[in-house]
Amino acid sequence: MNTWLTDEQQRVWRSYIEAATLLEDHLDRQLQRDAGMPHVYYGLLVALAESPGRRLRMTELARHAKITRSRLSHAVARLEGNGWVRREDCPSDKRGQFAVVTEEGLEVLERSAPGHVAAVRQALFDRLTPEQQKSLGEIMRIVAEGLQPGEAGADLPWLR
Amino acid sequence: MNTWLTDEQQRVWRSYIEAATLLEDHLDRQLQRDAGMPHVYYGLLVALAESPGRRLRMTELARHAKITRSRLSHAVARLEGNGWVRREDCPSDKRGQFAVVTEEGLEVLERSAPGHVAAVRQALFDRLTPEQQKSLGEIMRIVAEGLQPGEAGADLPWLR
DNA sequence: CGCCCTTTGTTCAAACTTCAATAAGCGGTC
DNA sequence: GACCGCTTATTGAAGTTTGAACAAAGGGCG
Repeated sequence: MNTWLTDEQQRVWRSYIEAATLLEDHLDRQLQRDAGMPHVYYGLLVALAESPGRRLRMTELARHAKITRSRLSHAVARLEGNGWVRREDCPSDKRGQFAVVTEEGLEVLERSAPGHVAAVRQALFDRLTPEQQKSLGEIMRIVAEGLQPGEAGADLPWLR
Repeated sequence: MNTWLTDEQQRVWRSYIEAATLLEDHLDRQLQRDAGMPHVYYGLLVALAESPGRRLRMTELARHAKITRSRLSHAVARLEGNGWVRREDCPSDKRGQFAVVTEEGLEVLERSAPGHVAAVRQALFDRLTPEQQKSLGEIMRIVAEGLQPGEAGADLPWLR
């Protein structure tokens, strides 16, 4: 288990960092301009809109978006202030809260989705061959799976 | 020019977001814990350490790290407070400032580099085949190039 | 030189994220 | 039913990022 990276791996890593940084910044600005919120917040609305009842428990939404519950609390507070999300108590668990996209929230989504998708296409998919797109999908699936919380010792299963 | 993504593209995009989010969070925590700074700050020290004279003009450093000058100003102020970076006036341009890694900064880097590299390997390279690594490099190079500032109309060159 | 436009780097306030601490409810066990 | 440990969600303070506004210096051109 070497402690260093090969030259080629270093180049790959640098490219990764650069692209990821530029892409996230690009989308943040695009959405801030056209939808009035950062990319993560937009993702929250999308997740809610796609869910049955247009609602999700806070913890589930956080898991879905890969963010902490704390961050989500703040984010939902902000979105609630915009009137794009509303909180509802969970009847079966008095600790629980649902986040629900409002009608207004859905409208914002509908208005801004085409522009956002266009930005994603233009920055990413339009520049890649179908093979590259497929490859990227596989790679990122693997990476995401490996970092899923609760997988801490996934590569040392004999210690569990 | 369709306005939507195919189902497969949507899956790729979701995987990308998840992996990128989890990876950045993972490295931020790893470095915050082991080096006392977020990933971006660490990248700044690395960039300086690799530069001739261990120094870079602010604007160059910002360009290198793909962040705004404003963000860099704050970051360098913080690193300066840690004693890891020092500012120096540019003799040939009185507006200019150099950021210089200090000896202390280099020590922090040396101490934390192995752990950081290990984290990157474990999260990314160890999980990918050589072909996937190569593919990822190509893909991210393309994406980064497409988003480089000053490329706004790069896909509409006839308008420039 | 004097003018104007650009570049450089910083600053401020507002927004966002993190982390640790907290309150409150769940659920099993004695 | 009282206790204990775990989960849920929020809070507050500290740290970081953003975007606009700014001062100061460069550099060309009349």
